[in-house]
Amino acid sequence: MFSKACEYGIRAIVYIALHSLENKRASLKEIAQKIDSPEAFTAKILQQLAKNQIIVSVKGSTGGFEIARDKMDEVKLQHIVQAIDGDSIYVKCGLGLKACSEKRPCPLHNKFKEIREKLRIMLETTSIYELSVGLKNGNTFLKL
Amino acid sequence: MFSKACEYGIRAIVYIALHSLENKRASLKEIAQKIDSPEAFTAKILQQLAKNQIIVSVKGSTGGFEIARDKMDEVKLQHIVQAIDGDSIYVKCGLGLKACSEKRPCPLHNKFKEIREKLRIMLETTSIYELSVGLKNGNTFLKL
DNA sequence: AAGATATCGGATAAATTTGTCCGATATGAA
DNA sequence: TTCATATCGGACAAATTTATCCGATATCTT
Repeated sequence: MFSKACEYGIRAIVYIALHSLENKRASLKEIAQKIDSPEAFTAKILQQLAKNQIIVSVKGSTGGFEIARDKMDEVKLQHIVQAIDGDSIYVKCGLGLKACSEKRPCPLHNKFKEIREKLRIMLETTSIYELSVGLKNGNTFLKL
Repeated sequence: MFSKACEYGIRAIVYIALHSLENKRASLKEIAQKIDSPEAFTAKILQQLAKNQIIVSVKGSTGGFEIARDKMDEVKLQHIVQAIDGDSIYVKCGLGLKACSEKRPCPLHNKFKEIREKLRIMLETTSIYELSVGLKNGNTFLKL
């Protein structure tokens, strides 16, 4: 579904948001440990998210990553996926045909339509805040 | 969504089915040309589908690939995806967490549930016959 | 029987994704 | 100012996916 990079990215940002809710920064090392991801690889992904102004990175000895409270509402899953994987998930034809369109649909086009629409809406409406609150309340989990 | 291999596989089998409906075999070369896929790579995928008894391969000078009429009803998209990509699509956690489950859901688990269920049902109920008939009637297209 | 034309299957190569290493840079604290 | 501790960013390496090549094998036609 998502690439590994995107999986790590989402896991990381939810973890970061959880900490930002308590006005704490999360360091790369801590993030990678807690979400069980390769540290250096995660660093690249976080850089990408920082460049896209989805999170803020702070250098120096008390540095780390954070996300502002209002950004948590603003930023939807879609933005993260877009920043890392691009928009291929719900734009590309299910069979990989460039010419596939509403007018000249591939054999799977109409079968997929409803599913991809649901996916699109979900990604566009789910905020980081919503995800991090679920985690905070113990309703959801990031690791075993 | 699907791997390239799976995309080619689905495109190929629909093309094969279309020909089998007219009691004609489709050769590898013809298939690759018509569905616009790399020939040798497509050969591997078709071998895999043949080993899974989803299609029949016939060697020799009038050989090629075919699928029996009753198989077209029997074989669903799910079987093809399973044979090529495994069951990862709707089994794996959206965030790649092994420990994710109904009881300890990841932050995306419930958001994904409905979508994956829709996908699962679609893959389990869509037959090769259905897809090939759409193509035969000119309602759907495999190439530009 | 011989030749033409298929698929088969193993080895290999290219491309992409995933992951690592390390010196450079920035910043807070002693 | 110096030191410890962060991220940054470019080069590099491993793993996986995608794709190619070619000799072996099978089978129809002549």
